[in-house]
Amino acid sequence: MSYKVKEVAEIAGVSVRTLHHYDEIGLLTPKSVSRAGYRLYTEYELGRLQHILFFKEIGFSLDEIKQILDNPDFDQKQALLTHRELLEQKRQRLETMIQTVNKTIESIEGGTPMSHKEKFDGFDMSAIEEYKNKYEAEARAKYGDSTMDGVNKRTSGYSKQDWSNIMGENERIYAKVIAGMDNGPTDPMVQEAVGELRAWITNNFYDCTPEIFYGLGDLYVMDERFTANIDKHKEGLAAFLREAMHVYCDNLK
Amino acid sequence: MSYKVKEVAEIAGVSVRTLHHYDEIGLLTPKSVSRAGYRLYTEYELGRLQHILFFKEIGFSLDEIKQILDNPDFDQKQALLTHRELLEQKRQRLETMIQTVNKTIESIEGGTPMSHKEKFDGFDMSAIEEYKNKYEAEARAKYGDSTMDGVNKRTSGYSKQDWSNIMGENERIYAKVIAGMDNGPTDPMVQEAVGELRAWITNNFYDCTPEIFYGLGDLYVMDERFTANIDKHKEGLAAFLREAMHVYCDNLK
DNA sequence: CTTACAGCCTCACGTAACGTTAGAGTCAAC
DNA sequence: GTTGACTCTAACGTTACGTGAGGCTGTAAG
Repeated sequence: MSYKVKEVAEIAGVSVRTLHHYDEIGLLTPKSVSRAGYRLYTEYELGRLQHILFFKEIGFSLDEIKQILDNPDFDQKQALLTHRELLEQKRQRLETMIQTVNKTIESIEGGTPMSHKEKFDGFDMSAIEEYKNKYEAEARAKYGDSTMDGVNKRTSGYSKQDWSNIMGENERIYAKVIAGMDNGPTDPMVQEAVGELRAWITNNFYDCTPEIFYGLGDLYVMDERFTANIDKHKEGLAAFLREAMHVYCDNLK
Repeated sequence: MSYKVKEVAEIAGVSVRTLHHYDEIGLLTPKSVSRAGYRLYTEYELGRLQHILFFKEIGFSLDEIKQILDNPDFDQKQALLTHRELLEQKRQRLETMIQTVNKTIESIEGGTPMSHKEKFDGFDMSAIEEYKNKYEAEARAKYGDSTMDGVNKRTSGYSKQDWSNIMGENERIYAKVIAGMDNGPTDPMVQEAVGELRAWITNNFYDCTPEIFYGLGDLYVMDERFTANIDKHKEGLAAFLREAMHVYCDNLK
């Protein structure tokens, strides 16, 4: 009893092309070939095909399946254990993806407006938040009401798209500063980057006057939460930024 | 200010080839090209690249990303919803695969095949049942009819395979909580797991609002049948879960 | 000015597992 | 003998780049 491609295909629920492919790569060769060149399979090949499909279903590649089926000595259990870990990792990633998608949907719906922390890996948004919460009153007293005016209003209106842009820009500026760290805080490129940082704040959050900017530099070092956030980019960046920002402000006078 | 390929690549953490590729397919074209043919990017392109990477991370194809980014009118929410379903399906398949691998490993070991029914026998099913029977009326009165709507309908349609998957997932979540028990209920991993627990309920049974979830936490401790079932996994887990669930809900406000 | 050397460019093939024509031969029935 | 179902090989298409090959550009050093 022999079967032709289509019969095998229907029995096993795969396409004819798949059988051709398995033949090509030597994974499942027909028992014989008719004079006309037709592939002829027997029950044995059907059995092997079952095995192939099983391993495929649990995620092995055709190459791996070949290894497993062609080597009776192959350590199937070890392969399965290794493979399970891979699958677990994939699932973890999938779940993270699902969570992120959920959050994004929520933020679009405006239900839970996706906290800043979530928005961009807790980074600089939290810095701004801290600044707002902790020093708002002080700043207001010191520099006038205008300082924090509208920050909330402005930031709350930003879309996810906006945040992504803003944070990308911030990352870029930090990268630029880091690139010049070895040259010290007075380095022209560093100073340029610091200028961009101030412009970035002014453009996106509040009017960052030289006085405020100077104070913000201090804050980066004095408030450990700021320091931690900033130093995530590079060890010592916070302290370095403080110096550079002071130099920058002094040069403005 | 313009950037050449390598600069952009380093800032964004992608390969130069990737940028070439994005250019080829029209996903991210440089702002301009120098006389020598060098690609020159600006901040705008960096921002767009951020967007691209975000969508890529949550599993969209480059083609889909192009659609999304090039059509401001594009229904992002719908795209995300559709996409989430895809992800859910993938996850389901992965879980089935993992279960199958596990069974295969067990059968190789020749040990007791230990059916999943055995493993999870009467566990969370009973919890859900209890919840349903005992608090249905109360919940209905408190949170509106919608709360328990369709639970019966949904659960009755689940196959044995479905239950196995669902319960496997529940086990995983509990294991995650237990892993962080020593760090207290506010531990990030615990909180993450609790979030997954809520998502798990919402996905498989009913829309688990924060209010319901909060109440469910209490239930775990107040109803001895729940407590017994949960503490089977680990002594004191029920009480710990209650705390963690309350913390979780409080943080949502 | 020449030499290096890093960085840029454009092809263009390779990857995984088939899907999909396209052109052509084969087999059983009518 | 003709139709219609089935078979074959060949080869390009798909996804998101990786990986050279071969060659031009820009700049610092000798």
